[in-house]
Order: sequence, then structure tokens, then C-alpha cells
Amino acid sequence: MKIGYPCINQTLDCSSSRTFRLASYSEERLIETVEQNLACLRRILEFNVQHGLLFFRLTSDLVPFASHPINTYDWQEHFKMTFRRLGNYIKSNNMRISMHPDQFVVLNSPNPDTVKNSIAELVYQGSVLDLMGLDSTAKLQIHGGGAYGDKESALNRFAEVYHTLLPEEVKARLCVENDDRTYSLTDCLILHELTGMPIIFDNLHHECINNGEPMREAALLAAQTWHPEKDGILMVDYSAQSPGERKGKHIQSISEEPFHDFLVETEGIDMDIMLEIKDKEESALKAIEIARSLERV
DNA sequence: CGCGGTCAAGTGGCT
DNA sequence: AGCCACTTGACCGCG
Repeated sequence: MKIGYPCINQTLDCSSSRTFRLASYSEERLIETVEQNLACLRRILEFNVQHGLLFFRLTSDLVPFASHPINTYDWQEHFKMTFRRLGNYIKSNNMRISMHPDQFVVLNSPNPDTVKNSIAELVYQGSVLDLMGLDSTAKLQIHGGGAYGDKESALNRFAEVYHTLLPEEVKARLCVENDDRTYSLTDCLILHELTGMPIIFDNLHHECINNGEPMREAALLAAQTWHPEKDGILMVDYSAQSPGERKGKHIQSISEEPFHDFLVETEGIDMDIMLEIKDKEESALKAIEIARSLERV
């Protein structure tokens, strides 16, 4: 089991998600920003290795406006060696990597432009992982999208787009994650049937919407959608409800007992866990200790 | 130099 | 109808 956190490290004094406004776009600024983002990413990865945090989610903002028409610069070529070195570092330290395109990526939107932009974003994020030389166990994780009042049609539209419009290099990495209000685990299983995509399991979202599956059964169902050689082991997004706040809102800092219980409940299911918790690596480090006490890492 | 409004993009739920 | 949240705040103009 590998444990990690998404995108941002709060201990280090750098950010790998620096960007700028569209209005102030220039090629010069793009190059400078990507340079700084990748340098910071390197520092974060080194921090993670030093602390045994072997699962990490790369920010979508590594390359600003990467899928926007304004960006016509060949950043892939310019930063080829930097990406390759980052990838070599990741591989030589046996780290697991994911990316999570944001809410604008909606493959089943009725608006063809939205679908087109979504695919461009997926191609960008996949190409980052490709440039790093990572295999198809490095994943892109998205949600089912909208329901538009007719979920069955929306699911079929997703599958249609998947089969007819997505390039192979995106399909090799694409996963669907159960969300907290529209696409439950059951819905994701349908998408899996239609496309073969593995399912990333989110425990908190599952608490928000489900079809009665106990946590262990749900995790098992998701785990069965992963092809061990091609996809690697199950990825899990773990969080806990922030007390007294909106349903689904992430907690500030990990509390030991629920995480401990989750690990006990999922004993024997091989998984890598991404902690979606506000204080980032601080909680991830606590989580490692808890997992160690149960001999899961 | 610090504060706060705003930023490429979508969707659904809440007030 | 408008605001908020989402895997994540960061940028930039203004005082």
C-alpha cells in the first residue's frame, strides 16, 4: 500500500501550480512558470520519497493553459528532458502517480464544445504522464459528469464519446471515480461495463450516495475493475466529513479512529490511498503511522 | 506591500 | 436567480 496526498505540499516554500491570468499570457511567462512548477515538483517528489509518501497527484496546473488555444508553444519539446528526468525519479523510487482533471472535464455534456475541450484537457494531462515515461498504472481520474435529467442516456453518451472520440493514450489511463451527488459506485460499475475503465473508489462520496453497499463490499467491487498488469492496484480517495459542515466537505486534518477503522474494514484489499484532507502531507504522515501499526505498509 | 475581487472551462444543489 | 462547492488557491490591481 502506498499513501499520498494531492498536488500541494505545505511544508515546502514552493508551488507546482503557479499560473497567471489569460490576459497576461506570453510565451516567455509560460516558459518561466513551467520551469518553476517543474522545479518545485521535483522538490515535492524528493520530500515525498524522504518521508515514505509514495503516492502523489500531480496538479492540473503544471503547464498553464496547456489545452487552451492561446497556448501554441511546443512546451512538450522544450521540457522533454525535464519531464523525463522527473519520470525517471518517480520510477526509480517506485512511486504511484495520478492526475485529476477538474470539473470542466465533462465527457457526456450535450455541448460538443465542452466535450472537445474536455478531450483536449485529457490529452494534455495524459501527455505529461507520457513525457515522464510512466506506464498505464499512472492514472487520469474523472467523474461521470452531468445527468441532465436522464442518467441512462448520459451514461450511454459517455460510452459513445469514450469509444469514438478518445485517443488510445487517454483510454489507457482513464478512470472514473464515484462522486458525491450524481454518479454512485453502481453508476460507475455501469460505466465500467460499457468501457472497461477501472473505478477509483472514494469512501466519503460513497457515504454521500450509495445503493446500500457496505464499505468493504464497495471497495471490493471497485477493486475488481482494475486489471493488475495494465492498471495496477486499486486507487482509493480517502476523506472524512468535516464536522458540522456541508455534506461531502473534506475534513481539515485526519482523525485517527475512522481511518484506522477503514483500514480494518478493507483488510486484505490491495490499494493505494490518496488522502483528500486539507492539511495535506501532515495528515498523510499520520496515516502512514496508522497503516504501519496495522502492517498495511 | 497587503488586501480582496476575480480568474478558461460545467454541473447540480442549496438558499 | 444567484451562490457555492468541487482534487487544489493564486494572480493582479488597487489602495
